[in-house]
Amino acid sequence: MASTIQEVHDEEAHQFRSREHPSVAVDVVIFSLRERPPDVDHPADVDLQVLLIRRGAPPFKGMWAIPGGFVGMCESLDEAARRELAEETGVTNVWLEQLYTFGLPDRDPRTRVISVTYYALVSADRLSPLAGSDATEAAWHSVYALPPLAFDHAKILNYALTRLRYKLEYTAAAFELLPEEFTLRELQEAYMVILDDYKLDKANFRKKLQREGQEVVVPTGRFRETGGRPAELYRFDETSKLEVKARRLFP
Amino acid sequence: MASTIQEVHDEEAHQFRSREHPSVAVDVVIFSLRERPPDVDHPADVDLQVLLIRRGAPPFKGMWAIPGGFVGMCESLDEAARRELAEETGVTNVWLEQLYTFGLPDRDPRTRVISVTYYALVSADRLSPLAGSDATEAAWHSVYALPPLAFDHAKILNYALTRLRYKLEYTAAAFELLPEEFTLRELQEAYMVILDDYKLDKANFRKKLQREGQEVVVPTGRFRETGGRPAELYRFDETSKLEVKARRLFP
DNA sequence: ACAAAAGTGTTGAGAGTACACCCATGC
DNA sequence: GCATGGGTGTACTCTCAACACTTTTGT
Repeated sequence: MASTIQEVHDEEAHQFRSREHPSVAVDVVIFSLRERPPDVDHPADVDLQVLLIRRGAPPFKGMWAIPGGFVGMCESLDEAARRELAEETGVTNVWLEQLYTFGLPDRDPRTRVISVTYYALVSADRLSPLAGSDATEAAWHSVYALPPLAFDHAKILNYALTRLRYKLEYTAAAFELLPEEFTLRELQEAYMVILDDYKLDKANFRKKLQREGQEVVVPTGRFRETGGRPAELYRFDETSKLEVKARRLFP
Repeated sequence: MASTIQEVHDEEAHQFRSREHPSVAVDVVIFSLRERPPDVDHPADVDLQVLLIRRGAPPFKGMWAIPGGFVGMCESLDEAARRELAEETGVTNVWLEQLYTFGLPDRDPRTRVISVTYYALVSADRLSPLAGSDATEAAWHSVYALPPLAFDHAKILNYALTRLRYKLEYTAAAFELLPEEFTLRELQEAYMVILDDYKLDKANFRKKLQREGQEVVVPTGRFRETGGRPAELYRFDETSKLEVKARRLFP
């Protein structure tokens, strides 16, 4: 417990000589708001989904997993995450944030692998018809109907979902999941689907948008045809301060 | 970009054969609320401080750094963080949370070191008079008057401070920094010092404590002598739900 | 009596919520 | 006209913040 300056030096030097290092991987939870398959009964047209990869090799062969890979020696963690994201979806320039680092010694049965996880928000209109390509089995899954997942990926996904929900409550993150232009109903449905809370009041929701950050959304002149009266299209106002004046919650 | 199942397998297998792995370290930002040195002019008696270690070896020899060390092959990240914390302060069973993982390729000039950072909250009454021991130069520094720091530790510390402040706003984290029993003024000063906001209203602060989680603090019968009327001592009510009914901030 | 610090009550502005209502389009 | 969905207005409640006030101790 006690250690002199020299001992600290020795300890560090020893560590640098030692070859026993864990592997470091990045795993990226990729969220998108996609059209809900017609067989599911739900009032909303959209669904919150994640991209999963079916493992072709043991361990957990045949099970679904969050896309990821090892960190190169010369790339930053963010770069590694963006590389993985591009490899799986082809998209770049998306919203990406580090989530948590998982490091239980036995989370990978082969060797010690420490996983730095990220989550990404991709709007559906930027995705190609089917992510990636040919033989790699990648597929979108509703977060409300997930298959069993490999490793500790269920825990990771759960955590990502929790974080996404918090993020939505004090940040303009929802816009990253919507196309450039959207109707206010679409925005509201995004909130309701992600927060799994289907009882937001239309009028109050709109009033908040007007006030909160003063002009969070701005109307384009255009409209979208719907069943009834056409809905005006809005876009997110980048210039809005959006500093969500952190109201203190506690105490 | 395109990859078959076989290629994925090969890529993974290659990674496991390869010996080129980064080192993984944990660094722990240790916060405590300590008596403010008398030479600093500030209305509060307490100060938010962090424990720093003076480096005895290059690189950055002689500069101050956040305490940390390498992760053992058989310990989890949390275990490694608690081990470091115990080595530096002697305390166990403290509040500890993972912060962020820093991984720029050149953040350590020697080799690739990925740092998983944590922050800890330790109440001053649990600390021994001087942390650690003899020759290891460890010292508490006010977060409002920090020396230049080694590596990217200034960035880490900044981030830790930001997170601590957010944590305080929707969580009962402040109690981790106070002794078992405290006066309401001490609690309020803790908030004001940490949030660097010295204008909370006494009456309103107390009213919130009464309501918010319904009984966040409970009075002990005891009192503390102060300059004027004695102040009642309170303690945190562990049983209070404290689920800070997440009021939506946005939109 | 006075200073110092603990502790309380009152009030007005703004935010949140519920709910009812009007408007534009297609058939 | 009527169904469908878009888009307000109103009124009640609760929270928040400011500020003035009362109480209890030591000197």
